[in-house]
Amino acid sequence: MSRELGIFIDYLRKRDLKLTDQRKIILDVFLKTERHLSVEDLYNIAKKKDSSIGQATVFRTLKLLREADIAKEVDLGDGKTRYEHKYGHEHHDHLVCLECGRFIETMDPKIEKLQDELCKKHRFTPQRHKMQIFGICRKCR
Amino acid sequence: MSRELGIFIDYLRKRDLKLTDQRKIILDVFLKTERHLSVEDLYNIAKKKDSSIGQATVFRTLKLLREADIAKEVDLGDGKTRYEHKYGHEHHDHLVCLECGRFIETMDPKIEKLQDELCKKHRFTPQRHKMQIFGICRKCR
DNA sequence: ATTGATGTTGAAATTCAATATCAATTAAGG
DNA sequence: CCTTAATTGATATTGAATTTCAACATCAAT
Repeated sequence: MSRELGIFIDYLRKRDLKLTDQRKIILDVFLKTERHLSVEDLYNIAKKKDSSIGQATVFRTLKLLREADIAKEVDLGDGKTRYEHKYGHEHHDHLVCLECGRFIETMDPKIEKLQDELCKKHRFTPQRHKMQIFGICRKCR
Repeated sequence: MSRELGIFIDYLRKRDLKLTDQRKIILDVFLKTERHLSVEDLYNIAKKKDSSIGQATVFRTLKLLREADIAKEVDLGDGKTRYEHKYGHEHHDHLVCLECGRFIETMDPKIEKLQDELCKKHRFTPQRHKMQIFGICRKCR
């Protein structure tokens, strides 16, 4: 059993929710795919394992995974929300290529520190942040 | 005539587009409002000046204002796109309060510099970036 | 095994922002 | 003016995300 499944079970139990087959399949597909999946992507893959799974369930389950801190919403500027693994992954930001759509995950502790200071200066209590730099990646130049 | 209107006229002429009454009204309303307006907000205000203006025109005009570098898209996390003044305004980031929805505009040149260095490290050519910190503002604590 | 309370599901309907369509209108240069 | 191409508003449409709802599953207490 993956660590994430354990977390999910704990989360569900705490909220008196149930671990269903569908939820297990969706979590499984999510964890096995390293790409940043949209709900539609995930739905299509999950359907192959169990053709009866509906989109709504995928939406609902991703919401739960988000609340359980297993998944994280990513907005890469195209209309649809994508999800990435959160558990066991450090916080990071994205450099998004406007040409090919690929992105680089990156993190600079110095920036993070300055962000904290910036918040302190404004007496603002930060909870989370989003930083994306859009441009052209090395390969596309 | 505002500086922005001049820029808009130049932009339109360059693209063989026309300066219509509707476009003038929408630009005017946009410039006179310091809040970060959604299309719907702007539509409601503009309708008071000319009740025949349609939503589609507001959408279309904002797209033009964006292309003319007069307006800038802002995504504050609620579903809808908002717009802020761009011409004559320095680049800045947002601290968004999750409680009251208000935001602080802020900028730290040290962060900007580190962002550039980060890009250089990845041989990434930045074009624009988005940085938002979500949390609780001073007043809401 | 049965019950009942409660959570879950998929299909379909709905919401909501954003975009596309189209016939009628209008700006702008000649 | 007059022509031409852009523009308009009403309306339909898209597409992601959410809600609805009746049928179904789960599970602890019988």
